[in-house]
Amino acid sequence: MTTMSNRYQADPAKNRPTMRHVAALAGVGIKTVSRVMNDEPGVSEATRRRVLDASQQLNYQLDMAAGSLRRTGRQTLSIGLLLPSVANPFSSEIHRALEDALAARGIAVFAASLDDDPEREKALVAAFLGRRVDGLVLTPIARSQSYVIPEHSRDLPMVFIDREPVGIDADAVVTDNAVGAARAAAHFLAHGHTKIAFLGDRTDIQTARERRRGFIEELGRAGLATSTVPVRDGLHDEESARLAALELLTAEDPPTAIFSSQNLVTFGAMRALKELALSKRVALIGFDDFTLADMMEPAVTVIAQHPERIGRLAAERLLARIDGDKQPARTYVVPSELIQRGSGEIRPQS
Amino acid sequence: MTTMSNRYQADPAKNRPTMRHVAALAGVGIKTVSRVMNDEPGVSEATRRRVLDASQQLNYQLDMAAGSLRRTGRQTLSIGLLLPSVANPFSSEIHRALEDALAARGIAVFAASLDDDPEREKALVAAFLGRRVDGLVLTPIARSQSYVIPEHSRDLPMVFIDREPVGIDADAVVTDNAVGAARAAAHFLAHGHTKIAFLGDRTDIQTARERRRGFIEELGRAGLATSTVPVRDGLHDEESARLAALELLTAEDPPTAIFSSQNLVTFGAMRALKELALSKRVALIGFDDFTLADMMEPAVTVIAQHPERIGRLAAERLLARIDGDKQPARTYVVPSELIQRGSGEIRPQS
DNA sequence: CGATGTTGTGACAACGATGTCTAATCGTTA
DNA sequence: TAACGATTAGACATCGTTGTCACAACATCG
Repeated sequence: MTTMSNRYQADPAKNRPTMRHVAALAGVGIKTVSRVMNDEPGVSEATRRRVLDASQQLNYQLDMAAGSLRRTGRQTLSIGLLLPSVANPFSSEIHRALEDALAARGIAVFAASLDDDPEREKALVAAFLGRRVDGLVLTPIARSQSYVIPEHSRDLPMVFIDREPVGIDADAVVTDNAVGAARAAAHFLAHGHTKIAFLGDRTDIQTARERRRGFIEELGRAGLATSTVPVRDGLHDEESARLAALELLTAEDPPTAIFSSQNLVTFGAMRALKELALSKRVALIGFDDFTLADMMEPAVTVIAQHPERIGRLAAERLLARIDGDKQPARTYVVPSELIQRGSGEIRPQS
Repeated sequence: MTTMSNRYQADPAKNRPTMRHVAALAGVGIKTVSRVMNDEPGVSEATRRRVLDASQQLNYQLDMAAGSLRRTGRQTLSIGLLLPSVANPFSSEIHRALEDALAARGIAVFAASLDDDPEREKALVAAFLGRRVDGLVLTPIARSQSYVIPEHSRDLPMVFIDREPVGIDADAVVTDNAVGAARAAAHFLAHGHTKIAFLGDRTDIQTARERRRGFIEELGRAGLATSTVPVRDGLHDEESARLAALELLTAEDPPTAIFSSQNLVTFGAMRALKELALSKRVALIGFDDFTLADMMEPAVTVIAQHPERIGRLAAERLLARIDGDKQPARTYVVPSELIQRGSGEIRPQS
C-alpha cells in the first residue's frame, strides 16, 4: 500500500459529500460548516468564505432529513395532500393554490390520489406520517376520520377540504354547497320554471347530499311539492348521467329545467339535451364551472366553486396551526357564485 | 417526590413514541422492535406479538427519515416531479399516471409547478435534492439543464418529460411532436386545402418548434411554397391566439384551414372562428386533446397526446434507473394520434 | 492590571433508526 | 454428557446533522 486514502476525501464521481468533507476541505470544524449553511451568526467573514468555497467546490448540499432529525421542533418542511385525484381539474386547482401559498415558506407538497378508496386514504395518511410531514390537507373519503385522532391529538396540523370530516373535530374548508344549489333553484324559479329535475351524485358523498338538500329545500320554500320533484341520485359518471337525463326528458310531462350537481353529471345532461335537440329549450345549470362552458351552444350557466380560494384558505389555516394556533377547530365556508351564460336563463317553453 | 417518571414512558397526549418507548413497553431491546417493524426474520412469534401489541398501544409509527439515514442505500422512497403547472390538465394526467406506477412500490411523489421560470426550476430541484429524493422527473424550462450534471453523475435517477433536456445526456420521454403536426398537415392536404395557417406557441419552447417544423416540412413535401404559409408564433394564451386568428381570417385571401399547436391557442382560434361565424367553413385541427372537444359545434379534430402513457413510461424508466439500470441515456417517443371529429374534415369553401 | 465581557470556534452528545457483532438459550448429535 | 449449530436477542457504533457547552483569543472596563 502506497497511499493512505483519506476517509473523508470526497470521491466526486459517486459519493455525496457530507459536512465532514466540507469541513475537512475548508479546514474548520463541522459545527462551523453547519453554522454557515444555516446562516447562523457567530462566524467570521473569512471563515464563512472558506466554507462556502469548499461547499461549492464539492457541490455540497445540506441533508434536510438528517437536520430535522436533530433539530428541535423536527420540522421537515413538507406536507401531505390527499385529493380525489390529482388529475381532477377541481382538485388540481386546489393543489396549485396550496402549493403557491406554501412555497413562500419553502414547504414541499406530497400529493396523492384517493380514487374513492377508504383503504387508500388510511394507507396514504400512514405513508405521509411515516415521512413525518408537518401537516396534512385531505379530502375525506372514508366513512370516518377517527383513525387520525391519535395524530391529531399529538398536534399534527390537519385541514380537511371540500368535505367535512366525520368522527373528529378538525378544521375544514368547504364550498357552500347547499347555498349554491339553492341559488340555482331560485334562479330557475325566477325564470318561471316549476317542473325542475335534479341529477345528483352518489349520496354517500357529503357534498352531494348537501347540494341536493339545498336545492330541494329552496323549491320547498317556494311552495313546490318537493316530493314530486324528479330526483335521480347515484350518478357518478357521464354515461349514467346521460341515461338518467334521457329518461327524464322522454318521460311524460318532462322537466323544463335541469340542475346537475357535478361536472361529469353536467356533461352527461348536456349530451342528452343535444341528442334530443333540446339544448335551447330546456334550462340547465351545473354545479362547478368547467373550461369552455362559455363556448357551448348555448353557453352553460353554472354555480362556480372557487378552488383557488379553497386552496389558499386551507394553506393559511394549515400554516397557522403549524405556527401553533390553538383555536378550536372550525369549518370555513367559501361562497360559490352563479355565473349566467345562457343555458340557465332559458324560460319554460309552452 | 413520590413517583419517578420513566423517561421512556410515552406521554400519549403529545410526544410521538419512538422505538425505545415500544421496546420499553414490550420489555425487549430496541433492535428487536426494529426487526419486527421491518419484517426481518429471527424473532419468535411470542416476542413479535408483544412488540406488535406495544406498538399498537402507543400508536407507534416508524420514522422513515431516521431509518433511511442509517440504512444502506439510503433510499427515501420519494421522488420529485416538476411540471409546468400541477393545474395544467396535460401535466396532471402525467402526474396521475406516474403516481399510479410508483405507488405500487410505495414511492411518494413531491409535485411542484415551474410556471416557465428557469430560476424556479433550479430552486425546486435543489429543494428536492435537499430532501434526498430517490429520483427526479422533470419538464425542463431553463435554457440548459447542465446544472444537474453533478447530481446526475452521482447516479441520481432522472427522467425528463415532454421536452428533451439541453446540455446533459439523460433519459427523456416525449410526444412525437413533429410527426403529429405533420399528420395534421397531411390531413388538411388530403381534404383539398392549400391555404393553411399555423398558429404557434413561443418558439423558445422545444415542443413548439418541433410542431412547427413538422407541420411546415410536410407542407413543403407536398409542394407548397413553405415561405408563403401564414405563420403566427409566440402565442402563449387564449387572447393572443384569438387576435392572431382574427387577423389572419379577416386579411385578404384568408386561409381555409388552421392548425393550432397547443390547447390555449386552439381555444383562441375557436373563439375567433365563432365570432366570424366561420366555425363550419374553416377547418381546424388542434394539437393536444381536451375535454368536451366532441361537444363543440363542430366537434374539434385534434392531434391527441397520451399523457398517461408518457407518465407510465417515465415511471418505468425511473424505476429501472433506481434499480441500477446503466443503459446509455435514451429518448423515448410516445406517438400521438389524429382524432377526427369534424372540424378537421371541413373542405375548402369556394 | 485583573476582572469581565464578547466573539469565534470546535468537541461532544444526541436525534431515531439500522448494520454488525457477540452472547445466551435451546435442541441435537456423537 | 460434552460439543455443536441454529435460533433469538441485545449492546454498540453509526448515518448526517444540530444543540449545548467549554474554551481560547481579544476587547473593555473600573
